[in-house]
Amino acid sequence: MIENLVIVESPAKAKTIEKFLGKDFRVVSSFGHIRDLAKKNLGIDVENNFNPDYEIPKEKAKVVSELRKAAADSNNIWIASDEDREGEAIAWHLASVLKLDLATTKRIVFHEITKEAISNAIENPRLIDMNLVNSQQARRILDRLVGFEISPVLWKKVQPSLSAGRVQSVAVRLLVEREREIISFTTESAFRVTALFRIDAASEENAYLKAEASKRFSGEKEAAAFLELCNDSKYSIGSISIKPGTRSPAPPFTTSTLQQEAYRKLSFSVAQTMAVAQKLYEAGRITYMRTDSTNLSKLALVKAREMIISEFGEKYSKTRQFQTKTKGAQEAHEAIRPAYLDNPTTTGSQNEKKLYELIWKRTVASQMADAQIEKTSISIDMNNSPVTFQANGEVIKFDGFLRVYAESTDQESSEEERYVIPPVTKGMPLSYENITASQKFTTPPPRYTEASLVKKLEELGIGRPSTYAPTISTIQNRGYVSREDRPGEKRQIKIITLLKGKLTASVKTEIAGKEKSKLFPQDIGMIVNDFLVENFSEILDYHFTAEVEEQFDEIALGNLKWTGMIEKFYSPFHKTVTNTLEKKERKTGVRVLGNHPETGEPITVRMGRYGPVAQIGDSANDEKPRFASLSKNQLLETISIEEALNLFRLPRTLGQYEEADMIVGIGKFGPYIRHKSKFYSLKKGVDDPYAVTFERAVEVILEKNDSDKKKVIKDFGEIMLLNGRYGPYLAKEKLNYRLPKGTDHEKLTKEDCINIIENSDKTKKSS
DNA sequence: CAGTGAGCGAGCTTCCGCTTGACTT
Repeated sequence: MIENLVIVESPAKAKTIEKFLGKDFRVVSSFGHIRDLAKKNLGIDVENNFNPDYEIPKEKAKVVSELRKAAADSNNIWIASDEDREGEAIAWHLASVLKLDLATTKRIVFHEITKEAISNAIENPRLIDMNLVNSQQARRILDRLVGFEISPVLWKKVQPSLSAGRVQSVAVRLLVEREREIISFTTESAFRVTALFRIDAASEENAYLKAEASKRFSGEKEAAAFLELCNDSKYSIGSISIKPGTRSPAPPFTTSTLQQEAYRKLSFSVAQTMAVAQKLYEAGRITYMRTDSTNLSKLALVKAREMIISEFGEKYSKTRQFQTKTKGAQEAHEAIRPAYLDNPTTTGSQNEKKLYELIWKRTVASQMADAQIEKTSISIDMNNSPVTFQANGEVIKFDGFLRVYAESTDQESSEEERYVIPPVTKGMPLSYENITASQKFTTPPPRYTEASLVKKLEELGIGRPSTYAPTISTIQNRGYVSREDRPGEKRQIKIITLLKGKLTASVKTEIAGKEKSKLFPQDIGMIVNDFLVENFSEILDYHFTAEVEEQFDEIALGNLKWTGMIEKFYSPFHKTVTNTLEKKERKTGVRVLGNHPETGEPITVRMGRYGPVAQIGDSANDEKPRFASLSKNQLLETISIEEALNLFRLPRTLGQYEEADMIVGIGKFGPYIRHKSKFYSLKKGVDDPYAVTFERAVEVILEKNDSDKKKVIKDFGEIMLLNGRYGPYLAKEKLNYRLPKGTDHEKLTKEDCINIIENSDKTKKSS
């Protein structure tokens, strides 16, 4: 028999707390929720007050039976799930499953894992708050109703296996709408004039001022005319403004800001950030990583202060407690911080080290003094034009928190250069060294990254720290969006330079529209989004979550009955569902592009059974229509008739080689040549499948066959020793095995190979 | 691994939010 049993949500937390509580306490964990709505069916009796049908999921059976055993073995049970809506519901499910009396079961909470906070909690137990539990039930049931009633509509009207939900559908909408802004964006250009001036009276070498003209010029002619004017102008220093300013550190990390910074500074995906953070948490290096709070424990504040003073000195320290401003934040945990601030680094994998250091810096910086800066802004007047040149400089007078950490922004390159401006006085004459007018193109709004989408969702109050990463995965798994790179396109920019009284025009190329790891909506995502916006506008509204959250809050306060709230939502919603099922047409995203230039047949594109497809002709005629799949990176929404017609030029036959046809096509993995039922990839950027010749095709085939021959070093029947990109390796039944370091592959026997395979790493992926 | 596009119908898919392991090669 144990005197006291404490139940928390996370096993790592259980371990830590047990140390603080001593011998009379045993701490176990529930591993999150232990019960949920029935997996199959709706799991809600809509006819009967929305009575929920809860069950213990199969994978939770073991945890629950262990909890039951522990509970039977204890005199006192304390439920210490997190202090938020979900935590309260977990407490209630635990009480129900363990058959505890709600009138006496002790519910305790703490927001930080410190001895003080935990002792405090034990001294002040309360009862389970049924209002809070009911607000969670309302949340859970609403999400189930939305997801499980709308998804089947999509299966019927769009495609099987699709999904819709309060969170994911809005995430997709954000991406689709942004994509359409980009599609409809028209690029414009203007000439930006920058100059390098030299102070006439100055003796020093570096008495230069970089400045930009206060006006941009729409065309080349206007820009050149201005430069002519510049050549004749006399320059002098106009106004000088020196303003002191401060910069303050960003608050400590929450889940969302950690994901954003890890993406910007370390190029981690959202899922990767969470996986690495989980490792650090389990190793006791950082506090809990799924949090919406910027709060630091008192203990951490004191430790940070001590550490900063001893490391950097008194004037670098400034203790700050940040207010969490995020909409709907529940603040059940601390901000994400190092468990021990004394350790600026940690052990572990490279990624763990990098992420830890990021967290350490951000946390420490948040407790440091503001940086003091001095901004200098100077205008340079022309004697023959109202246009002025502006020079901006910035000097850091005191670095403060910048000594350890500066937050990054999403803007890839900031145009403003910060540098020290040489001393000047009003009226000082200057002359130009060179003046350049360069064409600048406007850029469309940026595509979302995983991290910037999380940021946007958080701003809208949609989703929770524990679901950001899974939501991003879901919308990719459903095929609604895809994370991709784009090489961008070359574009010419015109440049006019004024140097020593002479104007020279030149052309430079730049890459525009280059993308790295951005989220691109796919056709199916756009079709589903349009269907949902058309038929379920209420749920797709960006404010829907915020509005229902207000009602959940009212339920939590006891001012609103959860069943009434759900009823009010459900009856019109369910009518919309049945109405949509009965009356609405299937949605295929069909577009008529025009008619075939020779035969006059209609040309259309739409979502087919196997993806986006172009079609010539229709089944109304006797002729069978012809089909061709759209290629990757083409959208139903933007494909032109020429591009569509082009798709039908493949596959084409190049002629016969060794008495078999050579056929060129584009498959899932790019352009290929098929010959004697073998496939030969065409090299990206080298061979154009539309233009490739007979001779070149033969060359590709011979090259491949030749390298295949060299590939096999030894053939032991089912085991082969092959030559790969990274050197020799073993292959057996479609699985590859690395040779141990220092193996001389020339001397390997069949027995050696069998040994290597048997002793190889068991955690190897099996595909 | 590189193609598929008629229609029918069985049986399946699906939500959000808590939390981490792991049936066997």
